[in-house]
Amino acid sequence: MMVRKPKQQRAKVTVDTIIQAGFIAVSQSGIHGATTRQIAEISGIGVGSLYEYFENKEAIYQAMNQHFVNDIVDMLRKLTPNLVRLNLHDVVELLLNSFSDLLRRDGGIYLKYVRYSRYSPLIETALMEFAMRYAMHNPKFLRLENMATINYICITGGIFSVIRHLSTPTPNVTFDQLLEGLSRMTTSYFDAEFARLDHVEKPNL
Amino acid sequence: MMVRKPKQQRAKVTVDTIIQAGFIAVSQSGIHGATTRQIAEISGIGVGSLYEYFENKEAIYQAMNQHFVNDIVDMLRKLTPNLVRLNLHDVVELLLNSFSDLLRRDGGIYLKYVRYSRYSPLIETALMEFAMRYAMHNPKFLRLENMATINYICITGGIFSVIRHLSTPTPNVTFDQLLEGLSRMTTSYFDAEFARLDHVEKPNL
Amino acid sequence: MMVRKPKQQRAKVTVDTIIQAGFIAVSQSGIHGATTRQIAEISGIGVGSLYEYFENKEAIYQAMNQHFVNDIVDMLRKLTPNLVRLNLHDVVELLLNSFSDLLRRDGGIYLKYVRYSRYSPLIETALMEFAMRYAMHNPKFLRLENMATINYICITGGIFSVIRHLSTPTPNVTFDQLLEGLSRMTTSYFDAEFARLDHVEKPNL
Amino acid sequence: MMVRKPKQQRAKVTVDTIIQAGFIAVSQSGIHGATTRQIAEISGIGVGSLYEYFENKEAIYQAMNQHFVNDIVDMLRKLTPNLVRLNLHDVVELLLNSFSDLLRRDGGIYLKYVRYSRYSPLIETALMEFAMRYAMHNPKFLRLENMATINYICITGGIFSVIRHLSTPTPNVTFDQLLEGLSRMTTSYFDAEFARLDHVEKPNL
DNA sequence: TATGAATGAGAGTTCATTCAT
DNA sequence: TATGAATGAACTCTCATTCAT
Repeated sequence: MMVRKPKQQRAKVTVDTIIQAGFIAVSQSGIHGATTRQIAEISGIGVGSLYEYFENKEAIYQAMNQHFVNDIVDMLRKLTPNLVRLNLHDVVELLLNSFSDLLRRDGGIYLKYVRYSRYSPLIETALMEFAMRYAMHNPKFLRLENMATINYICITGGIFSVIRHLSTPTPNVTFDQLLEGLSRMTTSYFDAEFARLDHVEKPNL
Repeated sequence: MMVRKPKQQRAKVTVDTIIQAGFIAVSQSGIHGATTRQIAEISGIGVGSLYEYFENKEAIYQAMNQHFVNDIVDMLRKLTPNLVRLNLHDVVELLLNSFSDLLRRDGGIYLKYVRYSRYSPLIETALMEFAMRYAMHNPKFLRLENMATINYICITGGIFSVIRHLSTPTPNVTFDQLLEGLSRMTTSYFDAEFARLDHVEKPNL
Repeated sequence: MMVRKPKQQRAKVTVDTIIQAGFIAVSQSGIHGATTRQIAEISGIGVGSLYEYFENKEAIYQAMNQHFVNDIVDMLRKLTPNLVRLNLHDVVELLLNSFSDLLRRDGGIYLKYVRYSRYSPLIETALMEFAMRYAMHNPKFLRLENMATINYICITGGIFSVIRHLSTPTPNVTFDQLLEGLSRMTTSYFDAEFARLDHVEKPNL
Repeated sequence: MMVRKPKQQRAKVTVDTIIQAGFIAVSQSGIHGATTRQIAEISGIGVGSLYEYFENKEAIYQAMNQHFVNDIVDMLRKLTPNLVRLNLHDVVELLLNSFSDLLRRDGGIYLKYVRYSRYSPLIETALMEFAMRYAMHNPKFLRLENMATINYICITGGIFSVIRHLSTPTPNVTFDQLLEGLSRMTTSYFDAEFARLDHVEKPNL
């Protein structure tokens, strides 16, 4: 809901500056502690100028969410060519490590933000898309009929475990332990589903 | 916290009414959209009366959280005697079904609320306590050294998957599928860890 | 002002208790920091009961002022027989010492109160009345035609100097110095007026 | 104190307007009857704007007091060169006349205000400084050892008598009578102290 | 285009007063 | 008679939004 399309380069830069400032403000003061004044100050522009680029505060938050989702989707896109060649264990590890890096970059502004953000369906879509690509490179996965459920569980479980872990000041499990655990969980889950498949398909062998 | 101790039955009821109104208000307007006036209105009392029972708005939110956590912990306590006698698959199923029921009761006010609440360490503690009791009834679990990590993953994964599912208007996986999936995930994960344990302990057999 | 005439002894006692509590509350919280709740609490009675004896908060303050003024006037009445026999220097000293004692009794609740109270015309009247009595015992004062002005200055100056001094945490003049000063000021002022009188009456002597 | 430094002329004017409105509000409703809305209304600005210039209501009151004290001190500074050349009688007269003018200007808003203001130590300091300058121009005063006490009495007595007189609707002494009285009181007091000094210094002459 | 002073609705909170018990 | 829970008007203060410059 941009008031004015930022055709010029300068305008585009300003918009990005505001969005970045938004993340910083939210990470400093929480999503409802952050004020437009604060965002303007961090941006280095006047409060009034905020409204040249965004209709209102909510629009800034929407743009922030967009930005966040785009970053995740981009990351996923760039990773995909490598990921499809890896086994499940390494996929989970690389994926969650990358996700963790994303959340912690720039002083962890995304991490603070993510607690307030709604889990976007766009991320869902992107992950599903990736899962399809992976299955196409590793056709045995296509045999699983309950892929949707398995994905749902592994993706949700993986993402929230990582977010919660990074948000906990003194977790009693290390991040490496968590990652190894999630990798094992995923592989064993899939293995079990494959085994069940075999058992069903070839019951009398 | 409480300005006045609700000694009388009447006062106790009023306090509960306010807390309930708090959940309704939050579910209607979000945690920072909810106002003291709104809570008072829903409670059917005057604004001033709110402050007869609570020091400030924050104290209401704290009492709400307390209430929520107590409900979960109570549920867990009551379930424990039955749960310890069940196999892992059924434990997960019963636990998450009960959790789901809790979140959806009273028109799902807990479900709306839970998005804004912080995952309480008291819930964590209660779940860990349960895990210990279960392991004592099923001693083979005591052999697993990485119980902490496994618990972390299964608990976080289970809870957040259920919350997210209940919060999604039109999920593309049914709740029963989710539950069956989480049960399988948990059992297969534990089985894999046991297998790994056997492999390590008896490498040359 | 009183809602109900306190005919019974018990009621009279309660009224006094409330007034005392009022002074304590004001000395603790200032005149607009003091609340009806606070006064009720200090009185040891319920808030509602306050309104059995006083129409509203303002009425309590009025009664307090009345009480304060009465105490001063009573003090003055009791002192008068002795005072009229003393010379001016000792009159000032005894008067202000007694006034100071009154302000400081009961932990100085009157002293805190007096900062907020309005200088009552009743005190004025009482002091004027005393001045008249003194003049009748010491007829030479009757010759002064500008007695009103002199009284005004000496009384105002004396009272406010003492109040201000008692209210100053670390005054750079001792109370005894102040009293001696005020006594001298008064005597010298009167002496000068008498001298002026003589000079006018007997210009050529 | 000030949230924003009034660099621009416009802002400076607004700050002054608010302070003036504060005096008017206090003179209308008393210091705790005056509200931020009232001050804003009198200023002709919005409530929010108040907080652009002052951190809170208390800050406005502090600025008001500052303003008042500054006006008195300025008056005293400007008067000093003339005052030091006058005799005591005329000093008192000019000083108190000027003080009276200050209190009564702008419809007497200072006069109403002064009842609620605390007697500032800055005024004290300024008066003491003046007393020193006067003594240096009139060295005989330096011989008095109890100058502190005498000043205390004459200053307090003078100031409070004038304030009280101006605040009394129908005083039974005219202002001119009061001023003449205070002048005589001061001169006779000082004369008496000088006489005492001579008597002590030259006892056997 | 960019600004930030000005705005005022609305937030949380207080407290003199009432009235059912 | 005595109570204190309940009340709501009114307080101080905030902040998203506007608009004259």
